[in-house]
Amino acid sequence: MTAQETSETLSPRIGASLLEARKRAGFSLDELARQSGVSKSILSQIERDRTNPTLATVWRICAALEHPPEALFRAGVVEKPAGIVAVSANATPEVRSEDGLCCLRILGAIETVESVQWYEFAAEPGGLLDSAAHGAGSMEHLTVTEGRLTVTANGETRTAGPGETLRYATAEGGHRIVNDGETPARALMVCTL
Amino acid sequence: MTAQETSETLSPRIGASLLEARKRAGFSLDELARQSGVSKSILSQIERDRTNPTLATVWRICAALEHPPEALFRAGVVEKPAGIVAVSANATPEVRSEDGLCCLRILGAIETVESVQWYEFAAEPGGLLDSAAHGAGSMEHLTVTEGRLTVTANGETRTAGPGETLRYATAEGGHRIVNDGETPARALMVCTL
DNA sequence: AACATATGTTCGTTATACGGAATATCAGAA
DNA sequence: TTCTGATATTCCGTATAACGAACATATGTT
Repeated sequence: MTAQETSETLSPRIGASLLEARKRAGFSLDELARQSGVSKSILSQIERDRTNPTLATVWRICAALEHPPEALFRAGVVEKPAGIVAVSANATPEVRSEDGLCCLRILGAIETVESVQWYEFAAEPGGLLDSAAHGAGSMEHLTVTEGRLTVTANGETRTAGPGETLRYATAEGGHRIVNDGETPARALMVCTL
Repeated sequence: MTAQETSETLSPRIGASLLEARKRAGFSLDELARQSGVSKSILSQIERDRTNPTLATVWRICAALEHPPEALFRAGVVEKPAGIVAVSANATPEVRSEDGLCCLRILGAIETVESVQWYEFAAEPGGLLDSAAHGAGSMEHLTVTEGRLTVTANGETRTAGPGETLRYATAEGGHRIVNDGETPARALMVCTL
């Protein structure tokens, strides 16, 4: 399989739209190469769909052009079901923190993954969940149902007990949730964009 | 410059979100490798941000997961309020059903009331909550945490126990939640759109 | 225990994306 | 024409993304 076939059939054709974006920005290949840190030889090949760029490369080009990367993708046909859809307990996917002490059960439906997502959060004593920054404008809402949890976000640290809710932006920098109590803690976590 | 540095500083960290998308889709690495045509060794490395994937690779993974690729590109261009907002337990508003046996604690923030709203739902045995239809396209997601609850919506009736989730459209006609068990029931309710 | 099954990780090799330099290609001006 | 100067493309060595297979790590079964 050649590079041409690959880039034309199995991935989006972003060459034309990148070329257009570059023209719109008034950049030459040399100029864009300087601004983005991507060599102009690669830029030339990408614009003609002769290579299959890495994410990092596309990322840097878009950053230099101030061109939103998501504009390179055209997709999204979603259908919605009728009736009632049931998801059993053991069909609910789980994610664990690195230390293995925290567990996130993913409750949100896949259709809403872009706008809102929610989880049941459980942390053993000492458990720590470190999360990277989410998208621009995203917020996290944590309602503690059991035990105590301490959240650090945006340079601030607060602790909450049962019934209390913490809300914090997650766009800038990572955030951290710790169970520094003596008992297991549980919470509901809702992430909105 | 190492691969790690590249993927962590010069491109979006997509590993975690791809891992989560895969878990949500219920795929193992093997399964996703078959569906997407991407080798599982690469899948493993991508999810741990140990490599810098090409667009074609990301594209095929997203296609197999039915995960919108633009959801991976969420880099901050917008500013957001900082800090953490705490809401105490007794500052959380509650609503009761007509029969007085069901209680809805409103956990969602005011700002998101248009797009998504969420509640902690509690029902004594025999409790019944009747709701009118919501807006077009709206869905309700009910995850039972304790006891058993029976939902009637869209002409269908289903019962769920702890850990189970029921999803149903609420645009057409009213819907009803009943605790027809012998013990109190609790659930998380999320209403979207 | 030993075994089986399913999952995720590491290893060795090949294909290729990348950067830099050389090479077109095309203006306008003397 | 011959010179620039600015543009885009091709060549080539190197770094690395990708693949397949071997390995590791659970988790359950007899």
